[in-house]
Amino acid sequence: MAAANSRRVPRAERERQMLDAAVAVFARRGYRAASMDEIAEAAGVSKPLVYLYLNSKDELFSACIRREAAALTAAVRDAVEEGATPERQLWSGLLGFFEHAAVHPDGWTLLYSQARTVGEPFAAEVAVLRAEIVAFVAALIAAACGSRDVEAYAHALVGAAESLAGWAAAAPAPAPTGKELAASLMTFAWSGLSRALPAPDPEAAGGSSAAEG
Amino acid sequence: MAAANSRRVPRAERERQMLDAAVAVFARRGYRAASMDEIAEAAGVSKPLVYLYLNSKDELFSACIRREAAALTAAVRDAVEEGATPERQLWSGLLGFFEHAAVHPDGWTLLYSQARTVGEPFAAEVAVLRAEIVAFVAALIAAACGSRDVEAYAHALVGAAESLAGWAAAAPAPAPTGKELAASLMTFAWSGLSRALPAPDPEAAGGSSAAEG
Amino acid sequence: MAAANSRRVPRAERERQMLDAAVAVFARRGYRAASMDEIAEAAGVSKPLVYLYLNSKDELFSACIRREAAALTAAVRDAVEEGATPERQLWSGLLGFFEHAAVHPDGWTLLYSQARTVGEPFAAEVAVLRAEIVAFVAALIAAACGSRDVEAYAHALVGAAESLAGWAAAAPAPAPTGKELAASLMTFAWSGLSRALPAPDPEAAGGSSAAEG
Amino acid sequence: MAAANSRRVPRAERERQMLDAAVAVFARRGYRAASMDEIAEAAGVSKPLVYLYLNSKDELFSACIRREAAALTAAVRDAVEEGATPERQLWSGLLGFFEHAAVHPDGWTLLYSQARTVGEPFAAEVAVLRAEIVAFVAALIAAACGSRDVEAYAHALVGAAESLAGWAAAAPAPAPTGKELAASLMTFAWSGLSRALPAPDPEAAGGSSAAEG
DNA sequence: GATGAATGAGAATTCATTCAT
DNA sequence: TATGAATGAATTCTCATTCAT
Repeated sequence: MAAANSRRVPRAERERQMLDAAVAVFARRGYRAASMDEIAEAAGVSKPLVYLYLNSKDELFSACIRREAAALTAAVRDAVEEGATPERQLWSGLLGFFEHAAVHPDGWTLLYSQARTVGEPFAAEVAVLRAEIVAFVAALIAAACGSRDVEAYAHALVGAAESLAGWAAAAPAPAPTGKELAASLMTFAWSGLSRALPAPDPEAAGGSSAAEG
Repeated sequence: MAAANSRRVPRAERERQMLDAAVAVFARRGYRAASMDEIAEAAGVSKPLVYLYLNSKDELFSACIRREAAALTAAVRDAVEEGATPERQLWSGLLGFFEHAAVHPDGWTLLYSQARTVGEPFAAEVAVLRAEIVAFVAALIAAACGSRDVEAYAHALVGAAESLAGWAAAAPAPAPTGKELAASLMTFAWSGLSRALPAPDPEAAGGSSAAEG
Repeated sequence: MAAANSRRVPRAERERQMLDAAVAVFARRGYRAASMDEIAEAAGVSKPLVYLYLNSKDELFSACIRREAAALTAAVRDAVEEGATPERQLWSGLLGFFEHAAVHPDGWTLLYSQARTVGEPFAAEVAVLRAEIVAFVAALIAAACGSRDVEAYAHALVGAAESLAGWAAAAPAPAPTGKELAASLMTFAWSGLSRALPAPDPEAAGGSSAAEG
Repeated sequence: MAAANSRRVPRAERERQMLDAAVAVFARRGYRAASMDEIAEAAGVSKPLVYLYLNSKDELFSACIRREAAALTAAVRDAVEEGATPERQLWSGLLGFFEHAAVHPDGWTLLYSQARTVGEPFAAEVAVLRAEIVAFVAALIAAACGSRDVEAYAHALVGAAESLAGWAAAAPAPAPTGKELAASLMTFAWSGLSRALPAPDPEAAGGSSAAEG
C-alpha cells in the first residue's frame, strides 16, 4: 500500500497522492476505522503533511467523496449519448457507470458503502449525488414511457445497478464486463423478467394482478 | 432509548434488552462509532454486565447481526406462499421483506448499511445472508422463466428491493406501504419498463437489441 | 510530587487528590505547559481516570480555580472581624489573606499568576473574584474615610497586597510572616509613606497598633 | 497585525518587524499558546526566516522580553527628574511608568502577565527587571524617609502601580490617564488612606500638588 | 445478578524545527 | 535574503476491557 515517492514533490501532486491513498484506505476500512497514520503511510508521507494540506480527517474524507463523486458523475455524463432515444441514453449511461465502477472500485466502494453509513455531514453529500442520479434516471424513464410511479422505478433501477456493480466487484476471476452488466440490467429493466424468456403469458400470473389481490 | 429497568432481571430478558439497545445504537452510529458505554446506558445496565453476557464488542455486534438476519429471513420465509406459482411466491416474499424492513428499520439498517462496511468477520456473515436470499430469488426466477443469466437478474432484483426499502425508510410522511413497494417492484421486474406503460412496441427499441450493438 | 495511593479509592476522595495534584502542576507550569500526563502521574492515577472524573483539561483547570478561589475568599471572609472598625476589618482581612497565601502557595499562584494569563473562559472567572475583593476593599475604604477615588485606592491596595504576597512567597528562608506583611501594608496604606518615618513614633499609629490587637 | 511587506528588507528592519509581531502575539496568547506560525504570519515573513534571524522560540521570547524591559526602564529613567526631591522623583518615575504602559500595552502585558508565568529561563529575567525597579523605588523611599522596612514598602508600591496599570488597561472608554493614576498612587502611598479624606486639604499634599509642580 | 473503580492502547491534531533551493 | 516542503515528538482525549466487591 505504501508508496515509492520522491521527496520535494509539488503540492498539487502530493495532494493527489494523499487523496489516492485516502480513498483506498477509507474504502477498505470505513471512515472510523481508517487511521490518519495508515493513510499517511499509504501516501508515503508523514502525518503532519496530510494535516498541512487537508486540515482534518473530516475534510480529507469530504475531499475524497467530492472527488470520487465528481469522477463518477463525469463518467456517466460523458458516456450518455445525448440526443439518442431515452432507452439508448439509459443504456449508455449504465455502461458508463459499470465501467467506471469496475475501473475505480475504491471510489465506488467509498460512495456506495462507506459514505452512506457515516452520519451527517457526509451522508448528505452522497445522498445529493444519489438523488441527482435517481432524478436523471427518472427523467429518462418518464421520457421513455411516461409511466407514473417513475420515482419508484428509478430507485429500483439505480439500486439494481448498484447491486450488480457490487456483485461484479466481488465476483471471481472472469467478472462480468460492464457491457454484460448493462445488457442484463437493460433487459431486466426494460423488458422485464416475464420477457426475459419463454413465459408466454406473464400478465396472467403477474405482479400487478397479485398486487390487486 | 434508555431505560429505567428493574434490577434482578432474568438473563434471557436482559440479553434481549441489550441486543435491542445494541441494534439501535449500532444502526444509528455504525460499528466503530458506537461505544459500549452508550449501548450499556441505552440498555439501562452497567457495562460490566454487557461484557458478562456478551463478552466483547465483536461478539455483541455479531449477535445483533445474527438475530436480525434470522428475523429477516424468517419474515421472508413465513411470507412466501409455498406451492404457489413462482411469481406469486416472489410477490409474497417481497411483500414480507418490505413489511419487515418497515417495521424493523434498525435491524434493516444494521444489515444493509452497517454490517457490509465493517471489514471482515461481519461482512462475511452478511454476505452469506445476502447470498442465500439471492439464491432463493434466483431459483424462483429460474423456475418462472428458465432464463439464463439468472444470477444477474437475481442480484438486480435484490438490489432493487433494497434500494426501494431504503427509499421508503427515508421518505417523508406518507411513506409507501410494503404493498405499494412490492407492487412497483413486481411490475418493474416482471413486465419491464417498456410495459410499464403505453409504449406500444417495447421490443423494437429494447435493451437487448442495444446490448447487441 | 507523585502520590502514595491505594487502589479503589472512593470517588470524592480521588477527585480531591486529582485537584490537589492539578493545582500544584498548573501553578508550577501554567495552563498550557501543564500536561494531563503529569497531572495524572502527580495524582497517582491513570489519565483516563482524570478524564472520567473531570472531563477535560479546561474543566479541570476551571475546577481548580473555583476551588482555590472559594478557599481564598472563605479564608478572608472568616478572618474579617465583623462589626469592628473599617480599619480593623481591613487589617484582619489582610492578615487572613496573607496567611492563606502563605499556607496555600500553589492556590495563590494559580489565581494570581496563572489564571489571569490564560485567555477567556478562565480569566473571566478570576477577574470576577478579583473584582469582588476590590469591591470589598473599596467599601471598607469608603466606610473609613469616605474618599472619592475609592476605586483607584482599592486597586492599589489589592495590588500592593498581591505583590507583598508574591514577594514573601519567593523570599529566602525567614520569610516575612503574615502578620508582618499585614502590618507593613497597613502602615503603608493607612498612614502613608510620608508618615512612615518622619513620624517619630510609628508604633503609635497604623498597622502595628492594629497588629498588636 | 499581519503585514504585506516588501521583499529584501535589511536585516535590522526585519528583526524589528519580527519582534513587533512576536510581542503582540506573545502578549495576546502567552508563551506556550503562541505559535511560530502565527508570529511569522503576523510579521509578514516565512517561518524559516524567523528561525534564521532569531534561532528559536525561546530566544525570540527572550529577545522580546529584553527589548520591552529595556524600553520600560528607559522610559522610567528618562522620566525621573534627577536632582529633585525623592518625592518628586517618585512622582515623575510613576508618571513615566504609567504613560509607557499605556502607550505600549503589549510590552507591558508581556512583562507583567506573561513572562512571570513561564517558568525558568524567562521568569528569572523578568524577576531581575522587577528587582531593579523595586531597588530603585526602595532607594527613593529610603532617601525620603529613611524608613526601615523599606523593602516591603517598595514591593507594595510597585505592586500597587502594576495593579493600577492593569486596571487602567482594562478600564472602559475614558481610561484614567497616566497623570491621574500617578496622582492617585502618590496620594495613596505618600499620605496614606487615613489622610486621603479626613484631611481637610488633600490638595496641599501628595500627588496632585506634585503634579502641578 | 450487578456495579463502581480503574487502565492500556491508540486516535486525531498541533508544533517547533529543519532541508533543499 | 528568503521560502515551499517536510517531519519527530508531544498532547489531548476516547474506548474496549477488567477487577474487586
